[in-house]
Amino acid sequence: MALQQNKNLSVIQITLPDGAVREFAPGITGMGIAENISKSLAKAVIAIKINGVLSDLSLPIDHSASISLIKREDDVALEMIRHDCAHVLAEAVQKLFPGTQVTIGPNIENGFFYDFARNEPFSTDDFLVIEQEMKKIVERGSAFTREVWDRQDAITYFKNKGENFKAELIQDLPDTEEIKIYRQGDWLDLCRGPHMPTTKHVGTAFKLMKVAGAYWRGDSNKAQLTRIYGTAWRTQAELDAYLTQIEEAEKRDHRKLGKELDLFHLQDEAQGSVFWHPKGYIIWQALESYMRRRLRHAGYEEVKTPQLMDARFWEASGHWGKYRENMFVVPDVVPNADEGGKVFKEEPKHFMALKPMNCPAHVQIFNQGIKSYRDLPIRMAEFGCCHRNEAHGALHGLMRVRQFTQDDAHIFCREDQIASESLAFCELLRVIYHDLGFDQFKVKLATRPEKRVGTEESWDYAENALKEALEAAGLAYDIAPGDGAFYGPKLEFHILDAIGRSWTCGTLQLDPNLPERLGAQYTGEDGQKHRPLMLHRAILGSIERFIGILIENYAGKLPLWLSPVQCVVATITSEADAYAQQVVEQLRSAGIRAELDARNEKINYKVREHSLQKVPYLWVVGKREAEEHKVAIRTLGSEGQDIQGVAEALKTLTQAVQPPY
RNA sequence: GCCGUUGUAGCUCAGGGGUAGAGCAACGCAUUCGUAAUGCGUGGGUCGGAGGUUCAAUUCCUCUCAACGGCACCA
Repeated sequence: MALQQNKNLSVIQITLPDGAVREFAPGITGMGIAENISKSLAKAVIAIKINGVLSDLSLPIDHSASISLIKREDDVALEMIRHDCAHVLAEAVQKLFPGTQVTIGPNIENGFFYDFARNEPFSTDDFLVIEQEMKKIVERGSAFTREVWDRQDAITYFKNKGENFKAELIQDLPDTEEIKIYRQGDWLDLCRGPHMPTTKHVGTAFKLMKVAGAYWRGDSNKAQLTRIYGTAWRTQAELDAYLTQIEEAEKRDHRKLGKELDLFHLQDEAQGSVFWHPKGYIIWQALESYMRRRLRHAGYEEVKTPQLMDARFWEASGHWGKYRENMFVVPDVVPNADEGGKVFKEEPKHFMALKPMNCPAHVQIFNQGIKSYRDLPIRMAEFGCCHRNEAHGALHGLMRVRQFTQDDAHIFCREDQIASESLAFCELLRVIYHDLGFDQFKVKLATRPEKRVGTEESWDYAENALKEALEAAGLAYDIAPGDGAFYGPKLEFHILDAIGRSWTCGTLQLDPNLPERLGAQYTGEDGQKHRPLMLHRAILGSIERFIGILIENYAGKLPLWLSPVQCVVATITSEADAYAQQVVEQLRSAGIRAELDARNEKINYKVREHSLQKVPYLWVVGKREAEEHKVAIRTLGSEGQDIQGVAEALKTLTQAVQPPY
């Protein structure tokens, strides 16, 4: 066999995607194959997949292989355009701003970024000139040529050039990795490749989007770099479509809609804490009542615990040591009453803190009295208002705030109950997410981190329990290795916002540690004292965040049961005022959130305004309706009208406003 | 917290060294109208805050606060 292959070395067989086999001399390149097939293909091709691996067209092929030639319209081409565009960006920046060091420039969703090290950070004002330079480089059409360098030579080369970050990258590459360098004209960069044939292939449908600070290797203790984000597409039409799509997404922004629909506001004096307006708070209450019904049915008991607790308490829970920088700490002294004087006459010695979490307080309730194994599991729920001293730069509308309310609960249970409790939780979560319109969410299983407590066996058991729960509940998941809490693994349930950012909403965390620290125990069947385990769990996560997500996902057009105003009765003439008033009263008596619009305005004006306010139903009444005891129903999102008798319409609407549970 | 951008009327935004302007909203008057903006009129701003340069600062400079986009951190 080996002998025969050797004999045939002068010919290799290339299998094309359609199954056709062509023979070539070893060393043939992707471009050579393309040229052999047709001239037009050679013109269009930008890369090759050899046995499924994306490679440069210039790479010689020494063995028989299945190949496919990649053209600009293939999906993978977009990845290459973006990656090559990042190289073009880097060259442009180094040319325009000598002394700038390059670091890394990976692709991301819809584009790419490149991190640069430069004493003076870039500004968006620099974009125009950089983009112009990039266009020149594209126009120049330099071939991307691939070279393999000796590791030490490469390190020396980059160090001599003052490219310390690149040198560090090369140094850290695994020994098995070849050091590949790609040239484009006079400029070169360390790169895994592959690349398209020339810079011209990048095209001109690219745009620099924003600058941001970023840290070298994602570590805030390391050097501050400047990151330039860009996007690149096959055609100008695709780029335009993408930019339009971003604009459309911005219209769904909950901060914008929150203002337009008069739901809530934020202001400087209480940054990170929400002022809920009447309409916004209706959403909150509807959501909370719904959750309360769900939780009660699922065997939870609701509690309420203190906001402010002594530092001693937080020392015992471990928060004082591990979490203090995220807490709001309050001196436990009577402040000085002298106007204009010091806030405190003496340096405060005793402190209290606003709770950042509900768990330690729940353990206190558990600890009252004696618990038997028969009492377990205990599912203790609280719509707990927590404060966390978040970094200023982290705050973001309703999504990331300093005061938030969790639909929190802690399940105290025995180890043998973890699996069934986790499964029940996953099922409850899925049902609730479905009710709220989220059939698409991502689940992550965060496994044991490097710094952790507990035995390997207990981690094995806990991770498996969570995994089995997910599988039994039929939930697909990704593993986030090492992302678990130090005390136990966790599940994270993520939902995307309008701009595609992923937010953790639900969570399930296994914690054998806190019961230990706070001395929770129960009497077992054997008459001995045992430690319960604790499951920390939330479904919405934070009510603030979840409402933000709801607003964005529905673009403000909330389901009827969550709509702040469910029906507006609008008059056409003042002759219908008395009748309209009557109709509104009937709606309100039926428990429907209804308002009267009897303003002296044209019906067009009212229709427009209530449509923009996303009111689900508009009941229009004029002289005719008043005489016939009817209403003309206009449904949000449709243009027609449906004329019905009041009694009938009322009956239908009363049913429609019912919450899903 | 770090980097960049922004901050002008209730909202959306224009302007710019000689103390401000539009549309919408508000208010008043007229209009009573049939499914996405009726007309006319009136009022409204220490131009985010503090300091500096200048004869003069909302405009230029410095500092500061906040928001926005990322990074880091996290529900």
